[in-house]
Amino acid sequence: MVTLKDISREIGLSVTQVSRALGGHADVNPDTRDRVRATADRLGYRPNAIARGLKTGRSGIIAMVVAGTRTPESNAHLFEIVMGLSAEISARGQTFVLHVAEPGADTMRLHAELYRSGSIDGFVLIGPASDDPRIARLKKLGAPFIVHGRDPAQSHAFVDIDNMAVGQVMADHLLRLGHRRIGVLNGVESEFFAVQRRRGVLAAHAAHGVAADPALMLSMPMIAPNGRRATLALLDAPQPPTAIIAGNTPLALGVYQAAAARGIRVPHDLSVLAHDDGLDMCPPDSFTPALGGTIAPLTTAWVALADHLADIIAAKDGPSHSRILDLTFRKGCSARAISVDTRGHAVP
Amino acid sequence: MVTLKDISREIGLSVTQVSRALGGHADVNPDTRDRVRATADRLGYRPNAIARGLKTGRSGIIAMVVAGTRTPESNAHLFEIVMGLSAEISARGQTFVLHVAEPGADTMRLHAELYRSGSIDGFVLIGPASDDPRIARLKKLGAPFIVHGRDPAQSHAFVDIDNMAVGQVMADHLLRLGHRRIGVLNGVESEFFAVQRRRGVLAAHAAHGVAADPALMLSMPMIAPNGRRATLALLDAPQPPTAIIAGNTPLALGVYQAAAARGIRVPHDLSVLAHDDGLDMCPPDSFTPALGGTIAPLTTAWVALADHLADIIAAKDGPSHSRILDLTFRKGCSARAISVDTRGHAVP
DNA sequence: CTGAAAGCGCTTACAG
DNA sequence: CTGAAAGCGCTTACAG
Repeated sequence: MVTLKDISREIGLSVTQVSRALGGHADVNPDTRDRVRATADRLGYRPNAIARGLKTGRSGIIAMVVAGTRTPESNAHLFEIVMGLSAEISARGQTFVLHVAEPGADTMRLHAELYRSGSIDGFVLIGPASDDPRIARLKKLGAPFIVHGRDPAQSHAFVDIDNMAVGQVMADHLLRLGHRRIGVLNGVESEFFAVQRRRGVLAAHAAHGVAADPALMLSMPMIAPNGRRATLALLDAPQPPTAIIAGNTPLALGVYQAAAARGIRVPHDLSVLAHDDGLDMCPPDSFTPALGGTIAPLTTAWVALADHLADIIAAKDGPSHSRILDLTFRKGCSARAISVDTRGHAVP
Repeated sequence: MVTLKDISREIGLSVTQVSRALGGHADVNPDTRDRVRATADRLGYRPNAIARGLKTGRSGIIAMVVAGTRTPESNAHLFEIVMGLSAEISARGQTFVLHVAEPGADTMRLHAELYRSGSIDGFVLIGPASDDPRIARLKKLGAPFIVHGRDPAQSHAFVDIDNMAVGQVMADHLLRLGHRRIGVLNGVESEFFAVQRRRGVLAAHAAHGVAADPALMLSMPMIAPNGRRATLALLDAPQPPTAIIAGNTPLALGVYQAAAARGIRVPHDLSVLAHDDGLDMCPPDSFTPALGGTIAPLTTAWVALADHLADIIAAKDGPSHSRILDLTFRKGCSARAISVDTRGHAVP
């Protein structure tokens, strides 16, 4: 390995001066600087990250701990998160550590041990639970961290989208089109984002002076078969909805499948909107008719996570280290205006 | 952060002795040892990985560099490899770094820079090409590394399966059952494993004194639609095969689909075998009839990779740092014995 | 503009 | 069985 000492010896300057020249400090003769840099390049010098880390107290390492599972189940979302985050962190010259814990391991403890070993500058947490113990632990440790998503029960830095707006925007769009019975296929409501979306839907109803029917609001893991099953149940009920809001595009796929199975046309007989995070396997424009709804590409989250975490590590203070990502709405061709009678039933 | 100095001060021993006590060296008074350890636990001491790394020249970090893609395509295989490897490396107290390169980045150079920065003990390479430049570069650097798979053009440590045996075993099984026209849906033959499998199939034919028909041996990316398309082509040809060997289970799924589309029964009219790596989305027993073929669970590869790489880093010498993983055969219910006439056509 | 010195936290010969 | 000292490679006050 080439060290500062090697360069120092090679051109007869002190290690101090070589370090400063390479560091780009102002108080170095420009000629010296260029000479040092040229020599460093020629020798293939790279600063020793470990030595630098020991001196500066920063390793440049960001870690993410994920719980391991014994059964290899392909979690496409987790994969994209890992790849996206790694790419973003690698691109800024930092190092991304993925620590897959053994099944049943105590991830709180793991975070603490990793941090105490002094080699981790900060953590990224994903999928926070309510009252997530990992968050409490990291706060107690004083470790820099940022959460993708939010734990409403604790105050912490996060990057998230406005999930209440997700529900509100889609419901509002449908209510404006005249729909009065709107089905909602929501995520599992033990998760905060799903709770917020439901609140958004209810708020939109309230704003329009429309009573929301709780029987139309269902909660489930967001995969296509569940969307299909739930939609069939809604359609077969005595008072079916005229529109459905799906929590993600796979759920919407299930909605389309169920409609097809019942000979119900989208959007003529049933309007459909869905939230799209840009990562799910079914992109909205692969739907026929093209699926409308809210859009918040998860890929923008990596940049925000890396940025804010860097600020937190550098202990920069600002108004907040959290960030709510933008939300856009895409009309698509999957929702249409209808007329309804006083009971909310469609009038041809 | 709690350091040796803190413990030293706390119990009035030298830092030297504290270090030795915690390191479990023999020449420390057992009482002292216990006292030091108790204090370390009480204070929540964790050795500083960076300081230790600087001293020992080992960081405990294993890195994997993967090429980034701009389009987030879910690569379930890569995901399992990353998760499996990370879990295995994390479990042994080492650190797994995933470096996702920017699209178009020079991964050779990246490996070199990471290694020269002194913070990486070794690398895991996956998906080696023929004459892979990354391998040449790492060899030139003298960096410890191990390859999952093989580059036959260079000598290096690797963990792989015997792909020639994969082809040989399945072809031999079918030949013994009386098949004389065996279709092969192989992977892309620019990859070494696919070349080896073809060789194995040919070797089995030679051993049985049967001429292999090159027209029956097809090469393609191993996904179900390709398997379906290739099988339809084989079945619709003037002299269709009586058996098909598929490179993986998705290809076999395509074979089953094509057979169903043509009203051809498995195994009555068509025998099918496939190689199963235990990770593909279609497990053999989810097939009807249950799919037979060779099995080599990829999950055993992580342990081997981590083991051998650790040996290489420790510069232990042994007969070889490479490993060929076990292969088993599972009969399933997808292949049956047939009688054939002299031209290789099935006789009822 | 340049250099000698200290120190980050650890490990490990070396001397007692 | 124990301790003082050196050193891993770097950065950074401090003094010239």
